[in-house]
Amino acid sequence: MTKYEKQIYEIVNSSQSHLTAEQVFSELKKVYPAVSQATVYNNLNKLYGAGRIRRVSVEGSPDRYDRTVKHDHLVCRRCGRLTDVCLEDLTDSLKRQLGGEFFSYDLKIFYICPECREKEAQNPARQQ
Amino acid sequence: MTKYEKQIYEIVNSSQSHLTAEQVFSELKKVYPAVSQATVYNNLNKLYGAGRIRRVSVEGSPDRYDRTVKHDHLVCRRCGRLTDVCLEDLTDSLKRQLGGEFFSYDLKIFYICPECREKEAQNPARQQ
DNA sequence: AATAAATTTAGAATAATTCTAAAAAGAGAA
DNA sequence: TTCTCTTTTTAGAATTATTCTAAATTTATT
Repeated sequence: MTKYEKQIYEIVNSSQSHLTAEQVFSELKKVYPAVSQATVYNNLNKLYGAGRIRRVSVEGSPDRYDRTVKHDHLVCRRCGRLTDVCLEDLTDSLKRQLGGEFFSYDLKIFYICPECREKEAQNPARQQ
Repeated sequence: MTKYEKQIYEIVNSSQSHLTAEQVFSELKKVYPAVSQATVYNNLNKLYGAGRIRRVSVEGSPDRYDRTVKHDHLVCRRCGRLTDVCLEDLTDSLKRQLGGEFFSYDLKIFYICPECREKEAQNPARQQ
């Protein structure tokens, strides 16, 4: 583990907020101002490949990197914002249904976040 | 609904295989050879916004467009291939846990597909 | 120290998607 | 019809996210 890999792991795992590669990059620059973008991508891929961080893709926005600690995501269909939520674990149920092992699962729930719902209530015309 | 929108809807909804925008484009060109790429993106976004097709994002590969008919996805951690699978419906359970309504949910299960497992068994060195 | 292997770097390249502004197509209303 | 208005399409440029490349640097091994 290089110092960069270690630091990137720290950044992702101590953040509550599923960072984009760009955001990890700017956090890392606070510690190592000369680091390059490619190093961030290299190490995020390495950590993800090793299962030490989670990668979450959201339709229409860059991938995010997240702690591996079990949790699910609410995704706003209007603004795309991600919110953590902790729901009943599905591992056993999925194992039973699939009849075999798997790495992990990713559950996203699409909704309208309170902010966007508020906006739409004020201006119903722009509703989709 | 324009002829393009209608045709794109048909293409996505009659395919079994979560097409990329690129793939939808080449299907559409079979019917309307002069159509442009932007039309495909415009209409996919429109149909998705209206909830008439599903959009599935997979880490590290372009978004895919899919029938809205309820099903879940297995994602191979090695080759990225998507496979449809039909698991127990979570709607009621999620409503209860979240205490409210939502649009839809998306469940992806990460595993190693039979082909990649086979390859790894033959050449264990390259295992990650 | 010398050699080899892995990592980092800057910048170019690629890929997916959106944007732009003009052209074309539809859809009423006169 | 013809005029006007709105929507959609188009080609190509622009943007964004990410990967690739090849040289330089760092780390590990002999």
